[in-house]
Amino acid sequence: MKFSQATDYALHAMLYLVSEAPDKPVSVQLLAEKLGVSQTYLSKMLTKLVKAGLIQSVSGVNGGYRLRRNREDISFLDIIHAIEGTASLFECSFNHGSECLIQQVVIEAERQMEQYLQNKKISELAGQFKGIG
Amino acid sequence: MKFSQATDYALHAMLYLVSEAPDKPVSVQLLAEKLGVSQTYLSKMLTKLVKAGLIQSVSGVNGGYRLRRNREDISFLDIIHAIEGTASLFECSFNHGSECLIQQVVIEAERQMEQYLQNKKISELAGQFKGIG
DNA sequence: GCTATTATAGGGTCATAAAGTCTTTTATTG
DNA sequence: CAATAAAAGACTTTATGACCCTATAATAGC
Repeated sequence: MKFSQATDYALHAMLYLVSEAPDKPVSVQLLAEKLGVSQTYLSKMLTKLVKAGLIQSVSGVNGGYRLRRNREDISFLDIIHAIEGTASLFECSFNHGSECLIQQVVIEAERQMEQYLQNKKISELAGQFKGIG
Repeated sequence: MKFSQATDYALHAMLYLVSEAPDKPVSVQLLAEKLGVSQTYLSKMLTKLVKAGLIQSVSGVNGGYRLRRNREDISFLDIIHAIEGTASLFECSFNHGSECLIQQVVIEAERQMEQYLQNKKISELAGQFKGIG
């Protein structure tokens, strides 16, 4: 089990938006160039971030993507959930009655991780942001 | 990203060993029957648990698997690491200088989860164990 | 020492998901 | 209406998960 590369891209793209361009829309083209990844692939992740309500898209000339929410409100967990989905990391495959004790433990562990990621805002890193390369 | 089903099986197999058979070796055949999974598949996980030093294998007649370590010492994390490996869940794919700030955050989050899983021993559930089915 | 039993190792298969490309459609500005 | 930009969908390729099957090695009991 691993976080997908897509999540990695999305986190870096969001860090760029929060750090460098809080207001003006940034095109996929520019973002993809900054990150060194393909436009078409990156645009899929950006579309997910739009659907999650984290960023806003503006089509047409001078369009692109810009933050929708207050930049202080956007957590790591928001971004990760937008890309990876919100399903639990563990699902017991046996059907022993109602609740699996093992599952309860692992899900609580997962909750610990998510709590940390929810309290950590992407904007906290903006000050130290030195660009991607 | 998800925990593999193999981890699910391994956790349940270990819970069985800790609860029902701390000393006597249990064959894959019996274990697989109890869990309702195939012998050949389950045996791969058990072999991993042996290599991780959690259980001991005894081949030949009346052989099988039994705990190696003190049952109070075996944590959820031990079992998960044995099956999933110990590699980090997140690896930044960009090469910005030495350290990626994003990666540091996610790895710390992962550490939170692992700390919980390390403190949680499988033997804690043994008392409440009512069998698999 | 032979046989039955049991783990170990390795390869093969099938399905699903991740990673990435390409093309078409839709929306917007000037 | 022309240029720009996002959104959507189909497609390929590669990797991983979830299995099965067979052969080999070790051991206990006779």
